[in-house]
Amino acid sequence: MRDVAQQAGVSLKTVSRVVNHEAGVTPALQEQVQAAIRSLDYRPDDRARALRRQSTGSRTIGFVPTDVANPFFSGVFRGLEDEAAEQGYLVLAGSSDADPRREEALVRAFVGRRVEGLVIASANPDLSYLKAELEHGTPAVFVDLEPAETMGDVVRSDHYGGAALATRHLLEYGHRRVAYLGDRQALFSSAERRRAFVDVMSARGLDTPWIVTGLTTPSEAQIAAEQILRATTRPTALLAAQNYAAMGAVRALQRAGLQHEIALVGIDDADFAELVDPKISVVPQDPIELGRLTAQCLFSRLAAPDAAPTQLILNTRLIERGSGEIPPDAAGRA
Amino acid sequence: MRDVAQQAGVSLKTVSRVVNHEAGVTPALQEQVQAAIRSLDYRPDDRARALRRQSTGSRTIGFVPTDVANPFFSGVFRGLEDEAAEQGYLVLAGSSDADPRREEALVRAFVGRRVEGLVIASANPDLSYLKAELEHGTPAVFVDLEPAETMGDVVRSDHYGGAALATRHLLEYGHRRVAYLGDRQALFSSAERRRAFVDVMSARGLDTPWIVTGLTTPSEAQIAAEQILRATTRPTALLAAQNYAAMGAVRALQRAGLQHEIALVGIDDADFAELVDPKISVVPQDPIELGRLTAQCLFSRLAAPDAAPTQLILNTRLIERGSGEIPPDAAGRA
DNA sequence: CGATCTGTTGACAACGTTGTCAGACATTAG
DNA sequence: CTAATGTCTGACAACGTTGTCAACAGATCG
Repeated sequence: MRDVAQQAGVSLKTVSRVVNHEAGVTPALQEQVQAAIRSLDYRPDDRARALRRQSTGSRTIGFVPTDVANPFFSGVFRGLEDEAAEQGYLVLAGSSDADPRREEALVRAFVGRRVEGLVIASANPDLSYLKAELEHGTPAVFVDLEPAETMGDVVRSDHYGGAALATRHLLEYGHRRVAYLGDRQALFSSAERRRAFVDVMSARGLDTPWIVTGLTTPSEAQIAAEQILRATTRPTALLAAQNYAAMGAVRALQRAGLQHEIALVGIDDADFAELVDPKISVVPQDPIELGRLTAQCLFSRLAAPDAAPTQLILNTRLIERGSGEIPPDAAGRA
Repeated sequence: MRDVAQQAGVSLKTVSRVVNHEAGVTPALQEQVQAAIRSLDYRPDDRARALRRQSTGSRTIGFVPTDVANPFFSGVFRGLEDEAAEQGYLVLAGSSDADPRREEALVRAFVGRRVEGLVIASANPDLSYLKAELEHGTPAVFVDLEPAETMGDVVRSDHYGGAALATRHLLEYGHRRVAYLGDRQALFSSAERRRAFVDVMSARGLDTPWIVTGLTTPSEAQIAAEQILRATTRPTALLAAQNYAAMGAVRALQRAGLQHEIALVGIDDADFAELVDPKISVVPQDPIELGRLTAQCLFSRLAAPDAAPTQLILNTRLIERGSGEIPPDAAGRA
């Protein structure tokens, strides 16, 4: 900027005025400064700008999912980003891989860069260190998890309700022996879904001998499902609580040739759900919408830092596509 | 920081020394300063730090894909991020939606925040404005596209080779009537693939009456495929040049009941490729690896700003899964 | 004992920008 | 013609941090 001022033969302040379109600069001078800016390829430094102005922050928010490449989180990211772009904000993102140390490192790096807000969608965060950051003045919105103490706003789907819906759907079609395939219990959404499954099953007086959790990849889920299907007494329906679990379940059913005999309901939608035979009935989430709402929530918080914490819980629905409507005696009938 | 210094009863410089673990501070004073830091929840401001130190930049890179939620780009993002994290860098990302104005706005915002490097994976970028940014000192690596003039390093898959491989594969199985479904020609990868298809077909003296491009969603691709399949003279094989095109093709084939009679090869792998019947033969890309290589390329460039531009082109292979090995007379035989 | 060295600490300027305020000049009113 | 008013411009400090250098203390040496 100094160079621009010199080349245009004006003071720093005048350049600043031109850059910020402030009123009160002679058109002649404006043009002179603009010419100097063009000739020197000058780009204002937003960091220095934000440092000086106390009114404007970094216009950046930080996003901490477990994995940006996971379709659910990349959808949330897109929603966040769309909403942020409208406000002139940019999004910094980093994957935690559900590792608390990595998560803390990311949050520290974000706070060091003075993001104006955090969106945490990682595994249950270590609240002790986060608390310090939040009190330091960086607000956070939690996506898809439930901090033990309410330390910020929460936006998530109704995981309990969704899983209960899926379970009841299978029971209504007459199933009594239902297996559950799910991810690590450390994930809030996972724990909620399992809880709902167990609650609904036991409310009907049904046993739950086929519960497998801790499945983090399609292959793990496939192996687990194959093991369940090989047993002499096997379930007549599967509830796959995540999309990776559903992928594994589909592969296992196909390899066993049971895809038309054993019912399957998935939670979270996926590209393949409409392409396989039978099509997979699911309780979908809308990650992009979730991201949009999260961003809106964060911007409200920025506008009113001292408002009471918000909880936004999205309702769920079930899409019948075929796999979830197979009756328990399909094998007998066929 | 001023508050910390005051509370610890030392000068600003001493606090700075403690924060940066510089040698030459009495242990007693160190402890005193650390205590003040803890009690005040002090967090150093990396922006001010980078402003003052000329040696250290913002430790941030900017990523401009068309859509962060697209599985290909979110994979690239993940690869970038992994590599960047090892170097202590963070990634700012924004979707351009293939809109040149949005793309330019993103690049401007990134440069304003003084990212140390750009990764451009958007539709063919407007080189005029980018050139100014690059000359201004922000290096860029282009992923999956080919700037008309070489203005930076390029990392991409061998799209031409991949599509040629896929086309030849179908011809080797005896197909003579092959349809091509692809995305907008404005995308470099898309144009390359189409060019390869036409080249290989005409080298064998074959006509190419079924070429549809500009398909950006699975539904569009499905409609296009259905139209092709309804014609009296129809192709015996489909080449789906993107994963959305493959999704649409699979749906169309399934609805027509032709999935075992008409061959299909996809370019880019997808979750569903191994779950549908028949499984889809593909020429995959490895987006995460692409991202890693891109980041490595960018860091090399940062280390040697004046080195000659690099072109890194990854070889491709074909995975046979069934759909691509259906012979042209499958319908007759059945 | 004074001179020199070593190690610790702080005062000050600077990074690139903007807020504050005062100065220069032209215009208008009395 | 003077005074008051308004318009445009620039000098300076400040944002939070670190590089430079000088000041000071204690230790070592001749």
